Amino acid sequence: MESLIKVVTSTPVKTVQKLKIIRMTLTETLVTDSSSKTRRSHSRIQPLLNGAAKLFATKGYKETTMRDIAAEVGMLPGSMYYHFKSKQELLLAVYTQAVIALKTKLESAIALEQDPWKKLEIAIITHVETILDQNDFARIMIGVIPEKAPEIQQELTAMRDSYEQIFIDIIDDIPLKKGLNKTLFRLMLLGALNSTQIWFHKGAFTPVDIGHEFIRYLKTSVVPAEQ
Amino acid sequence: MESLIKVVTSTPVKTVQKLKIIRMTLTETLVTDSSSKTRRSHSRIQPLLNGAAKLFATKGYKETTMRDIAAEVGMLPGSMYYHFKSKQELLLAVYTQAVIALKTKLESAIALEQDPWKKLEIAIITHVETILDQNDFARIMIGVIPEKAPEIQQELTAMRDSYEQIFIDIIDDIPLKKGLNKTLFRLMLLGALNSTQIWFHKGAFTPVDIGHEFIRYLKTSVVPAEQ
DNA sequence: CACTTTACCAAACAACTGTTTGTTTTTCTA
DNA sequence: TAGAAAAACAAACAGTTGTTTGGTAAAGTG
Repeated sequence: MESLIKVVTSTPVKTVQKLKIIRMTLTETLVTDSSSKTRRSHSRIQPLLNGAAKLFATKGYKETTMRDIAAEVGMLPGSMYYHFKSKQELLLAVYTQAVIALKTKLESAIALEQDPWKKLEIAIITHVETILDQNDFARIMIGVIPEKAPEIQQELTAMRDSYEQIFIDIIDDIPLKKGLNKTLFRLMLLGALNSTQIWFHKGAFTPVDIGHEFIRYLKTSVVPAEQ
Repeated sequence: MESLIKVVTSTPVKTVQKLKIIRMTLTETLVTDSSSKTRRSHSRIQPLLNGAAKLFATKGYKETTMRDIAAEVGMLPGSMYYHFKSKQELLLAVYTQAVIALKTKLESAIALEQDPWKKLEIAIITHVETILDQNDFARIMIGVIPEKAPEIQQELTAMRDSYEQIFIDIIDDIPLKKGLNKTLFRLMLLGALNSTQIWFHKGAFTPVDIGHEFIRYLKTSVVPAEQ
């Protein structure tokens, strides 16, 4: 997971081009990284992304200033513009890395399981665990609303969709009652899962608790047996 | 609903004091509005609240500037400070009005119903309809995250809680399976309902569809009958 | 070793932010 | 109708925002 990301993000090409590459690896298939001369590797791009992720996740995109991020990584504000040409591109890079990491984690978590219901259960728990586990990158994908960055809104939405596609595929394999709308089912489920980030606080429930209960509500009736 | 609000908000007292009164009517019981000399009634406080509500709901709190709101209601930025001493107080007033309106609407919707499940169903549909019906005030209570306005965060959260209390009470009367955690049940439900605001777009489903389906997923099992 | 590239600093810029001030117009009241 | 209160205007302020610019030390390369 980490290594995968590093290969992509630390490519020493211009920022704009670099982001295009990330996008390609995500949406398309592969990229012929011809400029793989492995130059500077101890750059501060990753610390910068980490710092930005932390602040974006905690305070929100708009609420985080470039000066905040610069201070977080021990850098002057202007220096960041050597690596990223704008705040939006920085968000795009962070968001991209987040989606890649989450997809990788989720896919490897469900890979071994065959039973579709078990698969969904594992996916739910993994998802909840990830977004609740103080993982800055995970919190971003849930918390940052693409509309807040109009110029890259499409890219962000497309990436988030590519993550949700995993859930679409899982639910597609589940036998559900006739006439049950699978889209609505998924939207309800993900809405419930993502909202955990708002009300969750350690102590009351664990992510596993939440995952188990949620799936129980859906899989079995919440109504007690008649009479 | 409208009249209730007007009585409170158009009271010609200083803004700070006025907001206190609103808060009292919400959290406490009643207020002895001794200064009810019915002075200025055609003030522009309500248009101001409406404009602010519209922009806060559409663009977000932080993304909306005082100049935006001023332009929306045809006023100069500084003029607003005669009515509200700060942006946060303006949000507080809008949020307060929103909660009052939503609570009133929801309470009167479920008042006639006796059966707890029917009550929940009506509450769900009413809630979804309200937040999807382009109602600016409703969208604010869901979309504006209290943390974004630190100085009034407590007040906002308290008000939202007072709304959710209605759902707590309804669910409390519902007989659910043994060992089923009602808090988690409610959080899941409200999380799912509120997320509709993100993905809903006219055409695919109606609020009533969504309400019916969601309650169906929970009330009955989504798994088809065995064999 | 010269030299090109990389990475950063220091300082500023222009636009925008919420808010304040003093003044003027409008509205209500006696 | 005169005076007081209410409401809005006009203009600015001080701080913050994302970003740009020109310079400079360090690292990689021939």
